[in-house]
Formats: sequence, C-alpha cells, structure tokens
Amino acid sequence: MSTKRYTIQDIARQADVGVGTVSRVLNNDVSVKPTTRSKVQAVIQAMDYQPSFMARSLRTQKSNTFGFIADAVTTTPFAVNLVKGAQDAAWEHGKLLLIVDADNNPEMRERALESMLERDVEGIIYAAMFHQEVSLSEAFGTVPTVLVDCYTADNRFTASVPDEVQAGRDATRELLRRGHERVAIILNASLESPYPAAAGRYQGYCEALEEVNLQPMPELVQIGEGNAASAFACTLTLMALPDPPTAIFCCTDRMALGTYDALRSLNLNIPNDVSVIGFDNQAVIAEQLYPPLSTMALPHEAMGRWAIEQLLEHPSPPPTNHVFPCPLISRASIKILKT
Amino acid sequence: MSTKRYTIQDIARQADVGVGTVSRVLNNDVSVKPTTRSKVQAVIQAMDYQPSFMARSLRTQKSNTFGFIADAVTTTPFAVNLVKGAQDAAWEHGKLLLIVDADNNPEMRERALESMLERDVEGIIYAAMFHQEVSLSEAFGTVPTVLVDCYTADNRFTASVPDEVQAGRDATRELLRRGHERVAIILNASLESPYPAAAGRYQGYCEALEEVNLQPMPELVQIGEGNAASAFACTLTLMALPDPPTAIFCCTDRMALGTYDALRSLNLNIPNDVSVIGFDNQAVIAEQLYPPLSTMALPHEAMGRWAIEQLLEHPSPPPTNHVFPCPLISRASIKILKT
DNA sequence: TGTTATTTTGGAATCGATTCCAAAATTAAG
DNA sequence: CTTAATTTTGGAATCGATTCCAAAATAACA
Repeated sequence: MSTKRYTIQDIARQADVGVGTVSRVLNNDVSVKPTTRSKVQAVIQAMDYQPSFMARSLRTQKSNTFGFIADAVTTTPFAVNLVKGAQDAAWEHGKLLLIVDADNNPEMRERALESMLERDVEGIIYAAMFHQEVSLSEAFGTVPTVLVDCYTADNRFTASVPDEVQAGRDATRELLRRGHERVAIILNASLESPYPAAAGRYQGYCEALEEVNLQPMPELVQIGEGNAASAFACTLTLMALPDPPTAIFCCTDRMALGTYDALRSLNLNIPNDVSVIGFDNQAVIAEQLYPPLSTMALPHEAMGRWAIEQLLEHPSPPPTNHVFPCPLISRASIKILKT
Repeated sequence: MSTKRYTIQDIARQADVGVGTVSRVLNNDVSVKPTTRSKVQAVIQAMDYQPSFMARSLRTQKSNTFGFIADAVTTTPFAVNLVKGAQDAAWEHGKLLLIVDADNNPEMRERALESMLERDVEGIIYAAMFHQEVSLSEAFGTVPTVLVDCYTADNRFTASVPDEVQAGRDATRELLRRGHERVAIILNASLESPYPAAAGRYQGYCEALEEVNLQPMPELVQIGEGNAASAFACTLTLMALPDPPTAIFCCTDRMALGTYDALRSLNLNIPNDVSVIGFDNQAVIAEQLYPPLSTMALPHEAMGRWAIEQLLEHPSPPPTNHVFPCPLISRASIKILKT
C-alpha cells in the first residue's frame, strides 16, 4: 500500500525552490528567509515528506546509530535494564540501537561487530550480563567502545562496573545498624572464582564488621553457588551452629529464596527469628517473597545510560573505569533490634 | 585510530579493473572471469575492504534491517525470549534488528515507528509483553507488520499468540492423568478482564475436566491477581474447604510461589500433600523453588522467530492469526497417584 | 540613484555503492 | 584468417540527501 516516498527533488519542484533551499530548511539553517522557509515547510507538511535516512547518512557519514552487543541476556533476564538504560538514553538523543545478543559465542561476537561497523555505527557498547572480565579482539579498537558490567585485563576501554565492595559494605552495615551482631554471609561463589562479585562483596562485609570492631567469623561465612539449593544447605548448617546468626546476607536473591525455604523448614520466622538481606533486586523474587526481601540493587539502568552518554561525548577520553554504587532497597525482611 | 576505510574505487584502482567489476565480484555475479575474480578478491582481502552498508542500501533500496517495537519488556523480563527468538532468526538471514521499547507509551510508539520508517526498515515486529489486544495507528499499515503476543480488534495484521486454551487444558490434563480428581485453579485475573489469558486457561481447565466427566466446582476456582500475595490467600481458602483439593493449577509462576508459601505455612508437603502446576516457566521461580515447579512454558522464542520468518516471506499473505502451543515443562511438583 | 555590502538562493559535485549499456576481448564457426 | 556470436569489462548514470560556490536578490550607504 505504501505510496512511493517523496524525495527532496519533489519538494523542491513543488515549492518552486532549489534542492539546496529545501535541505537548509530541513536542517534549520539560519540563512533562509522566513517567508521561503514557511513556504517550504508547508509543502513538506502537505506532502508528508520524510527525508531518507540512508541518503543523509551516506552524505554526512553519520549513522545516528549505536551498536549494542550483549552476551547472554537470556540467562539473566533481570539485566534487561542494562539494555533499557542504554536504549532510553540513546532515544533521548535521537539515536537508535542495533542490538545483538552474541550468546557468549566469541565468533558471533566478532561477526556482530563486523555487521555493525559495516553499518557505520558511531560507537559500540559491549555489555556482559554479570560483572566479569572479558577479552575482546583488536577489532573493537577501531570504533569508540564502552564496556558495561565488565572490563578487560588491559583496561584499554572505558568501562563501568558495579561497586561490589560498597554494596557488600552497605548491606552488612544495614544489618549491623539494626542491631544485629552475628551476621552471616552466603557467598555466590568461592573467593578465588574469576568473578569479582563474591570477593568484592566479601571484602565489603569484612570492612563493615571492622567498622564496629567485629571480626568476620569463619563459621559464619558460607560458600554457595548462587542458586537456591546451595543456599538452602548453607542456611541449614548456619542455623545448626551452637550460636547461630540472627541475620544472613545472601549474595544473590535466588540464594535468599533458598534461605527463606530453609528457615521456614526450621519453623523460624523472617524477620523475627532471622533477618535476611539479598542481592540483585530481582523483582520476581524480592517483591513476591513473603516477607518482601530487602536487597541490594545492581545499577544496571544507570550503567546503560552512562555508556551511551560516554559515547555521545565523542572525543574519546582516556579509558577510565567507572564504578557505580548499588542502592539498598529496603523491604520487610530485616528485624529492627535497635535504632 | 580508525584508518580511513577504503571505497570500491580504491579497490578498482588497486586491482586495475573497473568499479563495475569489483561490484560484480562482491555480489558473486557469474559473468566475471575466474582469473579476474580471484585477482580482485586478493586485493579485497589484502586491503581488508568492507563495502559501505549505507551506500549499498541507498542504491538497492534494501536496508536489511527490521524494526522491533516492544512494549514494556522491563516489567516482564521473562519475555526477553521474544526478542531473542526474533533476533536469532534475523541474524541467521543476515538481517539486524533496530529495537526500541516504547514503554507502553503510544506517542513514543509512533515516534519509534517513524524513526524506523525513515531508516527504511523492511518490516516491523510489534510485540506486547503479555497476551493482549492492542490498537495500532494507521501508520503501521505502510510497511509489512507482524504482531507478537497480541492482536488488533480489526485483525488487519498477521499475528501470533499463545494457545491459552490448549495450555489450560494440558496443564489440567497432566494433573488428572496423575490421578488427581479435586483439582483447583487460581486464575491470574477475573474472567471478564480484558486479558485473554485468564479466560482461555479457564476454558481449557473446564474442557479437560469434561473429558473425564468432571464438573468444574465453583469453590475450586479462585480469582487471584497474578502475584504471590493473592495466591497465598486463595490457597488458604482452598485448603480450608471441607474437601480441599489435592492439586492446584496456578495461572502464573509468581502465584505458584505464593501457593508454595501458603502450603508450607500449613505444614503441607509439596507434592505429597498437594500437587502444584504453574504457568510461565519463569526460570528464577520454577527452577529455584523447592521442589522445582512443573509449569507451562509460553512459546516466546518460537513466536519471535516466526514473526521474522513471516516478514522474510515478503509478499504479505492475507493476515492470519497464528496460535502457538505451550509446552508442559515437567519438574517435581506433581505427585503421581496413578499412572 | 548608483555602488557596495550583505543576505538568500540555485544547482553542481559529492558520499559509495549498483546497474545498465556499449565497447573490448575472447571464442566459435565457416 | 575472417566474421559472427558470446563472454567479459569499463564507466556513466543513479539512489537521495548535504554542502559549497558563484550568482541573484536585497539592503545599506553616499
């Protein structure tokens, strides 16, 4: 049904001016007389003319498009906010995003980059779906690139990552300032794992304890695997301690789910018998659990936005690592012993 | 650092042939002599030449790009598979996706469409994040459009939606064939709600019961609100019945979470005392709950793929509504009374 | 009013590919 | 060894915008 689209020539002819003038009107060039401007605009309106993006891009060498390469969104749906932040920021500046999920496949990743370069994207965002080190081919150096939720060993790109230490510290502080003294932590991976989350959060945990002159007790730190089942087991052993914790910091919301189950199986009430704090602010869990789970939120949306904004300030600044704070989302899973 | 990109002219000069010949090599035209072909290809290789997508699109009037307009992905993260299906299918055909989430804002939706038309997308996918009726402006008629997980009242587009009735039927059948006879259903909305899911699933439920000569018992059908809290309450009233159900069909996994909580609070074991089946196959819940939740999966990925495939078969066929079956994902929340 | 300075305009050249047509090269036929 | 038929090639025209430059129109000034 689509009636053939008009070109700038059609408009020029109809308005009885030159193509140059139409172009100037389109681009709000000041050097066009008000009367002709409105004449041209009238014609543009009347004919419902829309300039061809392709032609414009070819001539100006600007695609008004960014590439967004993501790895494995699917496995971590709560990270969609990453995409959302980037998309919204881009949209506000009249840019669109070419998005491809490379599914953690290095080859696909390279081909995605190629397709995007072919299309003259003005920049690339490479986003991991959880905080990790990544290694990117040389090809990524040929266009402004910013990393989200990840970094490379050589630090050649500007990157943004969540502040795991601060998050661990704040989560623990929250428990401490509510009057809890025996606070346990269930890590989502071993401290030697290649993922920075576990080690960072643990460090924050220790720092917060030290602030109030407490030592991290070995029996209170458990190593889980990020899933509910592992946390279930960890919680059981924690509560079997001679002097069990009154509060548990679970390093993922999924683990908090397991902890909830374990506590209930022991007929313990949350938060009256044991307080719990999670990590990720994964709506499906944190909001739906009973009682609703207090948790640390990952700054996904903020990092996505920031990445686009970096790209927009084109003249690539020296590669820096930006660290984003994780806010505490307070719900009902923490008992207030003192204020 | 990006060294200037070569043009087809550069290649032609270097290979000592005309631009036409280079173009023919690029497009695998048969009419080029093997010896010149390899000569040209060598130069292309050596200079790492990549044709400009913009120039090519302008000339051929083909953008190799589809638009994907989504509404409110954010609120329903498990629907990302919709995007994933579309993206993968597009990728396999050398196409890329321009994705924008219009956030349920009709104005933004229109502007997104405009931006996409400007860029000469070859088709548009409009995806709702849960099954619903939508209304789209006339502008959508100007380019091949296919709807995913939604439909318009006037049925002017080809659309794909999940088969709610089949899903409701299969979920209930599963419970029945395991030997359960008093099976309750907790709907995710009232039957009069504008969302087809509740009514469809309920109809399937009734059909399955009728197949084995059972009547739907009014006291066994509860109206929830899709969230855990409402299902918690519903479950309590179900179990307080003189003759409580031995199986509960929860129309969302989030509600199943509430049902789990309620049953545990009554010291009832799943699945030994009560069996539960969910809906959505939302990994965070279904896989992490204990015991893992049997549930109906929404065919998100399949619908996304299908949409792209429809678009690829360009000559738009008459608008049809395609209904996608929802598979049963069997886990451990159903007790087998008989086989 | 005649000059000069300034504002506004038209249109050719350009971006980098594809495509078409006529010319050149090659092959086949006589 | 011609001539005709066929294959291969070069390059101009084209897609639809922007941009630059010179020309035309207008304004300013004496």
